[in-house]
Parts: sequence; structure tokens; C-alpha cells
Amino acid sequence: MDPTHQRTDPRILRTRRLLREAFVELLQEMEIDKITVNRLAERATINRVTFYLHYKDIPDMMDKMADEMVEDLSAILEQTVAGEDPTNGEEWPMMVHLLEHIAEQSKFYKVILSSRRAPVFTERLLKLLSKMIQERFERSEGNVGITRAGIQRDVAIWYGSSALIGTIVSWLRNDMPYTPAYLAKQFSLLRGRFYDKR
Amino acid sequence: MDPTHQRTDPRILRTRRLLREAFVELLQEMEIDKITVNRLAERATINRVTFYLHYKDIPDMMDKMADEMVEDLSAILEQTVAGEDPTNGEEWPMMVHLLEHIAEQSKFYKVILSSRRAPVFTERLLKLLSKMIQERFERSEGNVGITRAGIQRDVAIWYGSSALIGTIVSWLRNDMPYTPAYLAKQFSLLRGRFYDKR
DNA sequence: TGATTATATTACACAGTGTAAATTTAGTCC
DNA sequence: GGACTAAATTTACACTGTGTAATATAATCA
Repeated sequence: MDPTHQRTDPRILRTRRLLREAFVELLQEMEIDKITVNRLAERATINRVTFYLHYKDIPDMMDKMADEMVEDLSAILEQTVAGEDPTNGEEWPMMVHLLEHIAEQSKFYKVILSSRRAPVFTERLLKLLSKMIQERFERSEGNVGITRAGIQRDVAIWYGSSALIGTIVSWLRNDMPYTPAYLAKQFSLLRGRFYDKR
Repeated sequence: MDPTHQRTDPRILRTRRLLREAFVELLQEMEIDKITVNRLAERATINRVTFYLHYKDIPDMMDKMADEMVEDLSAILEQTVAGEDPTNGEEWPMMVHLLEHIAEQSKFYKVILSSRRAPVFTERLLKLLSKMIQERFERSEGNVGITRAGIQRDVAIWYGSSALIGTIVSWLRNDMPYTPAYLAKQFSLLRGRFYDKR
């Protein structure tokens, strides 16, 4: 589906890598409104016209970058799902792995997730987390629309997913004062009781 | 501090009202990247140059609009604080009033809070909710950094405030399927136990 | 090596920005 | 009501950025 990984021409890979790196650099230095194709090409040391051979415009480039981010994160989630039971109490290994991956590439994630006026990435991550919570739900309870505590299923999903993403962003913005494992443990404490009581 | 309410010249008020209305209209029709001073002035039926007599640029205008939003919401919160005890169990009248106000002006809030690429407003609301949760905290527990359940204070604030704002945005995007009172009740169920157990 | 494909170069028409100066219009104050 | 004041309009200008086209150059592949 995505032709990115099929092409092997090193020139294409080089250009896109340079553009991605330039984008992350610029986003550390200025608001996203100020990032133009001109500046991007200059920083990436490519010709401005070359940009248009790869992306329609800057929002399009960000969409593609978000796609890649979702691919990476999904791989981690699925990998964890395969082996372990995510509902086994306080551990929540899936979340630990997710946070560890973000921590390893924290320079990247901090910039793209916490930059103002660029919610494309947070939106995508939010969707991913929503799906994750929903599946967790369906595993721990039936397909009922309301929990035993009287909480609407959809409200719980809205609540839980935005809580997770917001906390992760704040965690990154504050330069990760807790370890991934500890933060995952905190998440378990904060929400475990409502959804997993069985 | 804010000179907006001191000036009385009806021409100023008219121009700013037209600009605000035009902005909300355009945001319903297109992504924020596509909103230019040109389009804004045309839709507001004012001259383009007049825009610059009031705002530096579009981000500046959005900042000012966010200021006004925060003023309005703060007034509601303070009004509720005065009379009632926000920790009295499941009611949480402050939240009910907040949601009622948002529901009354839902056309406005839906557009500005849920529009992609315009997180200025959600950021400001997030700050407001953080403050509210923090105060709630200090009232129910001491100034300790960790709760009895073993949850870090700052993590709980990150978690709770982003959960609230995320849920409100989803509630608006889904055209408010629950009443303000019911949603506030859900919030109490979702978070009351951790923070208010006494 | 020869064919192919990505990138660079140059050029162009167009849209939007931000400011300046002079003029018109509307509101305020006595 | 009329003079004064301030807001809004009109027109103009220099500038930055956009997106595309045509052609040339350089790197890759077979």
C-alpha cells in the first residue's frame, strides 16, 4: 500500500530523510506557521522544487510522517499483544513498551507531539490509544454499552485515551521525570479499577 | 488590563465582532491553513487593511479570542466556587455549570475546540482545567506530592485535565449525546474515588 | 556502458503579507 | 447641530512564498 518501503533508490531515501530531519530541526526553532517550503529545502540542502516531487505541501508531508509514526507504534503494540495478557493486573506491559519506545526517540517525539499548532500527530496517537482501550474493554467486559460502575463505554474511551495522550505529552514536555515502567504503573493505578474489575 | 472592554466606540466593537464571526464561519468551511487575512476581511466585509489596525496577524487574533474565552469560563468557575463546596460527593456543580455554558454556545465551542491545527484554544482550556484540578486537590488532601493510592500529584493533574478536555471535545464532536449534568456525573464517577476519598 | 530516474536550475504567474499615505466616513463631545 | 476626533477605506508598493513547467545535470541500475 505504502510505496515508501518498496522503492530502494538511495537518492529518494536520502532526500526524504533530509527533509524529515530538517522539519524536526525547524520545529524546535520556530512555530509551525513559520516553516515554509523555502526554509525546509534550504535546511535540508535540497532544491525547493525537489520537495514537490515527494510531497504535495507541508501538511501532506506531516500526514506521511504521521503514517510512519503510527506504523512504528502499531508494530510495538501488536508485538506485545501476541505474547502477553494486557489485563493481568498492574503490569500492563504494552504500555511499558510503548513508553520505552517513545523515551528512546524522545527527541523526535517531544518535538512533534508537543509542538503547538501541529495536532496531526497527537490526533493519530489519540486514535491509536482509543482503539487500544476499546479492545481492552471488550476483553475485560462484554459488549455492553455501560460498565458496572455506571460509566458509558464511549465516555470511558474518550476519557481514558485523552488522559493517556495528554499525560504522555506532559511527561515529554517535562523531560520524562519518571521511568516508562513507573509511568505505566501510574496509569494502571489511575484507571485499572474501573475497567478491569472482575 | 485588557483594554477591549474599556473602549466603547461601536465601530471597533462592530469590526471585531465581524472578524470573530467570519473566523468561526471560515473555520467551519476550511482548514485553518487556508484562512488568510484576505479571506477573513472579505467574509467580514471589512477592508483588509482594517484587520491590521486590530491584530498583528491571524495567530495574534486567535490569542485574543482565546483570552476572551478564558475570561468567560473563569467567570463561571469563580461564580460557582463562591457558593458551593466542589468536593461534596458526586454533584460537582462547577463542572455542570461549565458544561452548560459550553452547550449553550456549542456552535462556537465545537468549531474552535475541535478544529484541527488550532490547539491554541484547547491549550488554554487545558491550563484552566489543570488549575481547577490542582485546587481541588489541595482542598481534599494536604500539600503532599503523592496520594494515598500511590499516585504522583503531577501525574494525576496531567491525567485528569487532559481527560476532561479530551472528553469535552469528543462530546462536542459527537454533538453532545449526553446532558451536561449527566456528563458531569460521569466525570465524578470516573475520577472522584481517587482524589476525594476521605 | 547505456538507459533510466532523481535532482538541480531557471523562469514565470500568482496569491498573500505588512506597511504607508492620503481620503472618506462615522462617532463623540460641547 | 457643528467642530473635532478616531476609525475605516482606498490605493499603492516591496516583499516572501507557492506551485508548475521546461531543460539540464548527475546518480543509480541493469
